[in-house]
Amino acid sequence: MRDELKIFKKYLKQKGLKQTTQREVVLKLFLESPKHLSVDELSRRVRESDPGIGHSTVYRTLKLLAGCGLALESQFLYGRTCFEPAWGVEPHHHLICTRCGTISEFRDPLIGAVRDKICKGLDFKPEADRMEVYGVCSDCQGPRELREED
Amino acid sequence: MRDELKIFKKYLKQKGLKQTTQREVVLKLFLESPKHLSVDELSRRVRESDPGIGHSTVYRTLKLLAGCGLALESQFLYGRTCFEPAWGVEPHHHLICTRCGTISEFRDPLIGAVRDKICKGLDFKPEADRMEVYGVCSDCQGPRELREED
DNA sequence: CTATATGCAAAGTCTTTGCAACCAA
DNA sequence: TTGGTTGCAAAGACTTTGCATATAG
Repeated sequence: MRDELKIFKKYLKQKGLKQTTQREVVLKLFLESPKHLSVDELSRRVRESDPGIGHSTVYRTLKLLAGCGLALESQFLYGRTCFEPAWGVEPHHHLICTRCGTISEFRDPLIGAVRDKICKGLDFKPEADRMEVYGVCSDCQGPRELREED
Repeated sequence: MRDELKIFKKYLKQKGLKQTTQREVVLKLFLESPKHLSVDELSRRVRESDPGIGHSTVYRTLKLLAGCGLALESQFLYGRTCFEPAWGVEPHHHLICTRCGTISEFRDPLIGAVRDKICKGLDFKPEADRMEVYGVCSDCQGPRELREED
């Protein structure tokens, strides 16, 4: 059994909640799907796999997954909200292409270092952070040779 | 006349749009209000100043202000969206207290440096970025002497 | 005059909630 | 049994849009 399923089951038991088929299906699809799916897109996939599962169950299950650290909610600009797997995933940040919508990731230890320095200086206790860069990805910029420099 | 009003008027003329009392009122209140106000809060203030101005006019005007660079839209986690003045304001990032909701700002040149380095490496053309740190502000942590260390 | 702007209400989004039926434990 | 769960539909919160009227240029 996957670690994530174990964690989820343990979390449910610990909270006195019940383990249901729907919850397992949502977790499975969540883990199998590409990252950065919108709730709607995930919900559509869940329905394809098991047409009986309602929209609200997907939402409710995602909240539970976020509650036990298996999912992380991201709200990007331009109205997109998505949940992404968070277990065993190192902290990272996002690059969002404003042309094609592709979301990619990057990591850099300096970001965390700056955050800690700032927080220390301002006596702010950090719990979470996010950084996003919006712009045009390599593909959408077209072939390098044809680009106008700006 | 404030620079912002000049810029706005110039923008409107250039786009073939009209200069109206409502637009001026919204701009004025937007500039006079504390930063990081939600659209609803701003709309309420606009109504107080001029009860006839509709909600949609506020929304439409804010979009215009964002279009000419006078306002910047920020969507924070936990459902808060706000516009903040952007003209003559240096790029900065936000600290959001998850207890009291206070939003403060910080600046650090390293953030931009990391962004540029990452983007260069990935051939991504950056247009905008944001960084937010969520946590507990100094006030909400209580008196320093009484805090449990963790 | 004429094209844009306005206010209202209605319609969209996206997400949450109330509820009767259901089902793990 | 019994208390959490589900799907549905309805309700919410927030934002945009359609339209008849008003108005800047």
